[in-house]
Amino acid sequence: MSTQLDMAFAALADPTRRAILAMLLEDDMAVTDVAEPFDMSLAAISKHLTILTKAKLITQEKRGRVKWCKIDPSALREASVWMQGFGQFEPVNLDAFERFLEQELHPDAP
Amino acid sequence: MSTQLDMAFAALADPTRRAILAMLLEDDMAVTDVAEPFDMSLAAISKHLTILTKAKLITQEKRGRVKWCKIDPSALREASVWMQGFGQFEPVNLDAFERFLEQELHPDAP
DNA sequence: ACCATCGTCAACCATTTGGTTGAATATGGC
DNA sequence: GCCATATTCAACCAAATGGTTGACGATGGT
Repeated sequence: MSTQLDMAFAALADPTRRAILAMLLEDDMAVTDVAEPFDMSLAAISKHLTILTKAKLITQEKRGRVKWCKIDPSALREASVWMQGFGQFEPVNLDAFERFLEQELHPDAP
Repeated sequence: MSTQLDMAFAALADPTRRAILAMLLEDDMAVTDVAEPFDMSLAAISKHLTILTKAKLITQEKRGRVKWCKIDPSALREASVWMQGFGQFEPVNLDAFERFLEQELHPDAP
């Protein structure tokens, strides 16, 4: 039972996957094009993209024979909300964070 | 060669470690007290705390025979800066993020 | 119809991860 | 000095991770 947050942070822990996200931030890309700059097999990149997709950090849509990858900020938003409670940078979204923290501490509460 | 960012995200990927951080957010704690609510050996918690320490998410200071654990937001700040570039929540610290992204894309540039 | 291209699947491998247990090492109290 | 408490160490284990290779299914171009 791995939560969305587990998957998001685990996905972000790998430098290859962060680099992929950085590339996709500039533009949507096909799998082959994502793989091109890396010194790694296409299959390996395909696995990384699957991990990013399951973590909801990207979405993939097949059009014709090419599969387009694009950033999906939904899980990142969740993770960022979780983090911002610790940082004391800017007190943004603190209400959402507190609800989230409360749920993490007491998962059985309503 | 694992970067600080790798370690921070990897540390955050584990729900036990996130729960520990949430506990430490309320107050500094000794290792034994951190371990108490978990259904897990003390040695396991000790390992988790080592991981959090190496990731610079907490600091540990031994006073007498008890080792006190406290939140250290430094690595979280770095990770949060990295993330905020993707989320488009609030445009905070975007300059820092762009420098960071640039370095991740082109590590050899000055 | 054929062939090249796009991407995944399956099997395998080495390493890391998250946990266990039991012994070992401080340190503090009496 | 002795005992309890606090924490880590070491050896081990199962499962997950990140990579490889080669075969395979789909799709598009000619």
